[in-house]
Amino acid sequence: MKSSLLSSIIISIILAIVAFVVAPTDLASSNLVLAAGILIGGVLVPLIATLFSSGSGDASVSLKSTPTTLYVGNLPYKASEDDVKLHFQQAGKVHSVRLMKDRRTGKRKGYGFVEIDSKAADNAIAQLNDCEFQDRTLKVRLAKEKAND
DNA sequence: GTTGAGCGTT
Repeated sequence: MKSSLLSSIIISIILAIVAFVVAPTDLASSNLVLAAGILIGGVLVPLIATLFSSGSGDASVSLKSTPTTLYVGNLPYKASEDDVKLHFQQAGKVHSVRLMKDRRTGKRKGYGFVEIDSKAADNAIAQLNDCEFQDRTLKVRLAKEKAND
């Protein structure tokens, strides 16, 4: 959203400059065209940006479905996020997988969080909890925080 | 390159 506002300002300046160059030598017309350029850049661009945001918007994600965050423990260090996602996709639609890693070295801590559809969350816990995954037994539970009823 | 209970990131 900030980028849209920044784009509007930039477009406004560009339109103002273009209008100033294209404008006739009359000072009155130049000022009018200059103002029109700024006005168009400040109104038209945000309007188009709003229309595009409504089409491919990001707010529809939280309205379309209700992802539930699951805590996954006892993860093998060799397992990647894609492996965990593929493993959880057999129980339902996986929205995102986040494996926690040390901020200094970047090595995995051995646990993470999986956002899965609420309709498949119970199925995922029932099917994947205490289940063998890459020579390790996974622990799948509801996350303590950021979980919705 | 190692290890093994736990609930986290802009």
